[in-house]
Amino acid sequence: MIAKNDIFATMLRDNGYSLTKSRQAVFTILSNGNPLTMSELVKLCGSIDRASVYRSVELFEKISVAHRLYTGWKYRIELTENFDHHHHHATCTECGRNIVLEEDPSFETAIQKLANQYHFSVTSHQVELSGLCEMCRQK
Amino acid sequence: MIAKNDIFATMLRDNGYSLTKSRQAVFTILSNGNPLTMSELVKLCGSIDRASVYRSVELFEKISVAHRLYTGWKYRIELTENFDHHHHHATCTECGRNIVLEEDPSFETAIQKLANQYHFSVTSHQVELSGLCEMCRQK
DNA sequence: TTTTATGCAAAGTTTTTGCAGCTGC
DNA sequence: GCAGCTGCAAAAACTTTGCATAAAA
Repeated sequence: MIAKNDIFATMLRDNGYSLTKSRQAVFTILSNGNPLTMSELVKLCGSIDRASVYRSVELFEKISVAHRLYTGWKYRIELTENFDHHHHHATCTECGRNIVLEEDPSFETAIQKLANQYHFSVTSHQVELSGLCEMCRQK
Repeated sequence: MIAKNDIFATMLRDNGYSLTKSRQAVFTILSNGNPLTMSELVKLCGSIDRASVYRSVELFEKISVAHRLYTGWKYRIELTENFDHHHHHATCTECGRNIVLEEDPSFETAIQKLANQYHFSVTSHQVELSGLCEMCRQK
């Protein structure tokens, strides 16, 4: 917990940005929970102005503190793998459940291999599955 | 070309929807080109009302004629693999170029394998890479 | 002190909705 | 002819911007 905050502070400093109250608040909210939509995040930020929340998220994306996640309809914001294990998501179309797929080295290798075929140098990637979760399959 | 339209018509009918002028137009525009953002699509649709374009796309997603693609900042609409080879995308963060990654059986297998580990039954998936394309790497 | 970030307020975009009238089957 | 669509117009939701003030370094 404390460690995450230190990483965050360092990432800001290293990129020449200051650690302010609102950035800290947005980060804290993101760090204790699931990926959030912008409106959820704005709501949770309480008295912090919408514009500041947007600006913080924009900055977080630029310096790789957070990224957008497109699972389902609206996008959601989630901290990057600098703060959590790298993973992907599977969304159940039946019950809406969101399953975290932990990193699998052989899968990550497959992605690199695919990119190499196109001489593309991958800096980040997103994989989103949709289908039926174990419980819903049994119905 | 004609075949695609037939598939489209059938998909509408099978789901109990009628083949109207505006749905046909939206489909035609999507079928001859790259994935489009909503505003591009609305513009290309000319005299068709924005609301109808949105409604068509919503319907297309429901009956799997088209799907949203999250490559880069805004989402784009693209016909599903019912009309085109299954593929993925890589977006260059430098020049914005969008590279189509043709289906690779071993990669698709890797996805299935990953899903199986979670007893998840995949009906569709999206993979989006971002990084540098061949040209931009050389700069 | 000087630079950088915030809040506020306003404008710009994007998306959704209700409803009267038109169309496809 | 009737159910289902569309266009229109308006509202709601989401996102961005300019600028004066406040907070960080």
